[in-house]
Amino acid sequence: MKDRTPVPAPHPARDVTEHVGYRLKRTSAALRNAMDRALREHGLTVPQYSCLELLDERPGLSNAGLARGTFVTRQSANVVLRGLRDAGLITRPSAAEHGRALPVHLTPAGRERLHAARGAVYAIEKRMIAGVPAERLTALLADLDAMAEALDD
Amino acid sequence: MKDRTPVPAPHPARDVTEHVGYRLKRTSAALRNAMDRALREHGLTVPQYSCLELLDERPGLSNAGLARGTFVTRQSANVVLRGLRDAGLITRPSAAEHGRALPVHLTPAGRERLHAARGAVYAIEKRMIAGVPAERLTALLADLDAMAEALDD
DNA sequence: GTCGGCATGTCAAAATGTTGACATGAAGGA
DNA sequence: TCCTTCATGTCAACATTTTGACATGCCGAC
Repeated sequence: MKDRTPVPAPHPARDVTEHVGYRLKRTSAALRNAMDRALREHGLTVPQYSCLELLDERPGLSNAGLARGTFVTRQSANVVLRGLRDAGLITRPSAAEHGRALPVHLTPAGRERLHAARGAVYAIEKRMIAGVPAERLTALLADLDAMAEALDD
Repeated sequence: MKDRTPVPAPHPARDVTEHVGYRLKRTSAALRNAMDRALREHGLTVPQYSCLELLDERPGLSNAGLARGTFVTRQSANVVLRGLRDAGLITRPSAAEHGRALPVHLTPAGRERLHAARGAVYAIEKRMIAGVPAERLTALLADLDAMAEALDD
């Protein structure tokens, strides 16, 4: 006969909206949406902005490294990079010096664009965390990290 | 002359990986990935599972309602529903009784499949929150909610 | 040295998602 | 009553992303 034992919930919840996964998705979607709207005025998409930000911090990063840093596939990152190159915001050598990795660098225009867009994005992030008590912010960051850590291995 | 005032960060951070947006993205990606792998064994995608879960809780929900509940467009939800209907997991009348909304319902097979998949998903969520102290879980949920609330209006 | 493992870049195809547009039905006000 | 407004379902076009595959170049074990 069929097992009718109810599946134990991961934690007490009255409905799906109280599950961690749901909240995570909801918050991510809201952030993504807000960033999309804000970045459109700067002629950037969210993945493009992410790439620029990452490149500003780690110049010379490869396409594969960029992909890992923005949590997409190498192929997706490649498309993003092509867009950025066509817009003159990054440079990428056509041949590698040493290995196969092609180091990507921001152009002055890229840095310019990033700095302009950064203000809008930071404003959103600030608005987002305005509602969480300051003393809980550190814990929140740590918990998000712990959850991600627990999943990918 | 150009404004060289550095953009104030939303909160003290040494690099991008300490920004809330980055952590949110990282955790979401990890969860999405884990769910993808687990649900594949049950012949479901993440959006499909989300729909089933939502329908189990609110039977008779419309396509548009489903779209709102899973944070995608009506068009995307429609594609998901077609897949679920072709798999015999849901029913949807071809004509509306009253308005234009077509109420969607789980079939017995759909309920069956959902219950089977739910175990795998709950296990993932449990593993995910294992690393966060129990007394912080409530606060975490509240903070995620507050952040989403602060963004979409 | 050579071989196998591994990471990288890239191509092609498919799945997934969005934007834009339009028709239909309900509800409410002039 | 008629008309505006709004939500819904759906079509088409497009953009984005992933999956799968393959060639190329390092690197360490043997």
